[in-house]
Amino acid sequence: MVNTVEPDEYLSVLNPEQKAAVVHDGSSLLILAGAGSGKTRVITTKIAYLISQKHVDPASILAVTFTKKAAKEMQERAVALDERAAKAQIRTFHSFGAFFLRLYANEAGINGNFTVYDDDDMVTLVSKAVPSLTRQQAAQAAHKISLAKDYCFTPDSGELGTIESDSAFADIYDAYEKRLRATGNVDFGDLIMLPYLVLKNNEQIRARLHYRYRVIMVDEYQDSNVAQFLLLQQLAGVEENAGVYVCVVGDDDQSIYKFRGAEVQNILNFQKQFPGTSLIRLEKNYRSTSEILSCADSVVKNNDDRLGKTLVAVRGKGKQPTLVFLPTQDDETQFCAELIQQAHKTQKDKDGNKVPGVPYSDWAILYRTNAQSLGFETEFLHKKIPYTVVGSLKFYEREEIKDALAWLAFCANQRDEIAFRRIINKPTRGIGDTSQDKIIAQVKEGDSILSGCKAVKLSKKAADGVKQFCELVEEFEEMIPNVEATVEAEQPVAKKTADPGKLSYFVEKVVERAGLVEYHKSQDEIAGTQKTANIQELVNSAVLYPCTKAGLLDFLDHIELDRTMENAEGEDGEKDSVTLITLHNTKGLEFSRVIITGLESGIFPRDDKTGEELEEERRLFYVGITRARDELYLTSCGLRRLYGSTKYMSPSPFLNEIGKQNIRILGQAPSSFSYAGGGQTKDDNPLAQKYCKGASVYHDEYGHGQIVHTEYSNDGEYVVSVSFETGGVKRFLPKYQQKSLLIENN
DNA sequence: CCCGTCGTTATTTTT
DNA sequence: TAACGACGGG
Repeated sequence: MVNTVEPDEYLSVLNPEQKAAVVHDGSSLLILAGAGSGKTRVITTKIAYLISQKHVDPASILAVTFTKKAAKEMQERAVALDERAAKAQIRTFHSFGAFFLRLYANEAGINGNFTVYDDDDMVTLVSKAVPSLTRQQAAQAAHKISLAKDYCFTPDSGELGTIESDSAFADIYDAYEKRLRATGNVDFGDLIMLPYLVLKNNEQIRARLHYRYRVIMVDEYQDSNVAQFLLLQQLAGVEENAGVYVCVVGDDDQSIYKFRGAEVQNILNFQKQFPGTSLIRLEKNYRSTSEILSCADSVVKNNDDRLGKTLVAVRGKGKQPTLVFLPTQDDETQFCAELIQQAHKTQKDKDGNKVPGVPYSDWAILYRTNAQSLGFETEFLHKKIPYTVVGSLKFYEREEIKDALAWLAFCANQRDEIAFRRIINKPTRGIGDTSQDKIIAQVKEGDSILSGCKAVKLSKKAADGVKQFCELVEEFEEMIPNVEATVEAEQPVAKKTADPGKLSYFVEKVVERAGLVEYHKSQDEIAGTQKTANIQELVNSAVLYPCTKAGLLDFLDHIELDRTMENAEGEDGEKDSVTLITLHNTKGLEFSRVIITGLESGIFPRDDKTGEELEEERRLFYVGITRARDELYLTSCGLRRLYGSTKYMSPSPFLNEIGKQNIRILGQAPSSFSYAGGGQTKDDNPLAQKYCKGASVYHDEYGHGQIVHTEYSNDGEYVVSVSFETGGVKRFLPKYQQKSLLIENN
């Protein structure tokens, strides 16, 4: 028996809706899967079920996700259910695109050896294609070009105006495309757009693909863009009734990437675009307590543009979420630090038994912008709370890594202008910008840049440098056999990076001989960085690939397409630390305890957000809330340092949307907050609890009185106003006057 | 070529 | 405020 788990067994753990989704057949299927409703389980089970019960050939199943991580997890879980799932194509959209383009490079008008340019490279290429642009204009144009490709708009497309009204843009886009095609490489947008165009224009290839892929599943469909929809449509062969089974899974309430071209309408209109679609809702939430869930629901129901669903908590009621109003952002970081530290201590329950403290790793601090992590980092460092910042500076965009990758990319494709410019003069070989331009100008269409190096006339110094460079390239060339490209190359497992059969051997030689190691080693010594270690990490990761051209391309694909690669010290995944993370980055994650910070108007949501965009911000808030399993805290500050000056902040409008019964409030709510003065307000500040509104006091100078008002001053001090029997109201700072202002017990 | 200084500019970012 | 990029002097 091949199965790792019996179908009866894996089906029996599903609830009725999940099971219905797994066994569904005969038409397209839209699964609306709420947060924490077990959607990955459904997809993976469906894959196993199709293979074992419906006798679908695993290789004819194509499952696409958006992140490498998601693809990996899906693959692993499917294989755990049925090991034949290892033969299924479980990939990211982009890696599928890359795979497709290597097969049909000719039809797409590109080089089969292409590598993928990232956003940075795009900017460089735009400024080379249109030198009159400033760097900033180039960056803007590059961004618009990506966006255009997200909609499959070509430079001559009439609809380009919806992206940019300036007619000059089409020319910039066109110039960029010509320059890009000359390199033989592609950008991220091409990985979707080109396959779409090939399929659309080539009936034969389309038919071949329809024959090959009988089942297509898409995860996180709410985040797909128009180009991805168009590609899916071609693969599914909707128009020609190709009989391909399409199943998409997503949650319209969790669509948070509109700004990057994601189109919620894809999921909202799926039933129209794929006629006869069945709809299954997964509304049982296995993650959060019902208190947290109803809090989330009270927020997201304020959105108009949604299919609508109501999550039901399977777990118990749990603890009510807490909203904390704090005077300043420093109080916010302190509050979080103390909350976490307090919980971390070993505590005693009511019977006096020791209860282990809450591990740091149970906690996540969520914020809207990366910059907000700074305050928490400072405070945590000070209080010695271990933390991990997720996603701020990424491995792949580090200078040294980009350098090494550029060398590798150039070895793979010697028409790669961007890579060439990056490596030719690093370390210095006396070849400046002008010499580089001259070399490029010498290259005839379709030729290697090396031919330009040989044809060009330069000064003695530059010519020597170029010669040196060419020799290096030729040396590397000999090291890497051009074995027939097996696109789906098996990845042999090995440990030794020094094995000449492994790509790591090649990578190590390249970074060494090209002078990169030496170059960055000196940088490390000056700046105390760990660039050399990062390069070593890159070498290590190449051990999984064979030392061939195909292996190199495969490696570059995986690096280029995997932006979530951990940094060098990230090996110890076990480290007990608090997670600091942007709201966007939390998608797909969950934590026992979540603190969503900076809930202030202007920060979250940003104040330029209205209409659809405001709804997206609200969904982002919803995503944040639904990450929490057990406890949820929301913090909002009255005062925040912003762009140099200190600003008064008012609470996020989203806070007013939370049902009163769904939240417990601590701290002094500003008057602009609708619950303010509702009498429900509590404050965890011990002073505020002692000197609360209505308390009778005795002052040694003014006599008996009553506290009629409490507030926090601008600098965060707790202030009480006391009305004395003798008449007159005085204000005090209890912090300094605990001795002279006494609380009277009746 | 490297370093300092000045000025500019502040989202989110699966691939 | 702070961080980063551009530019100019040594």
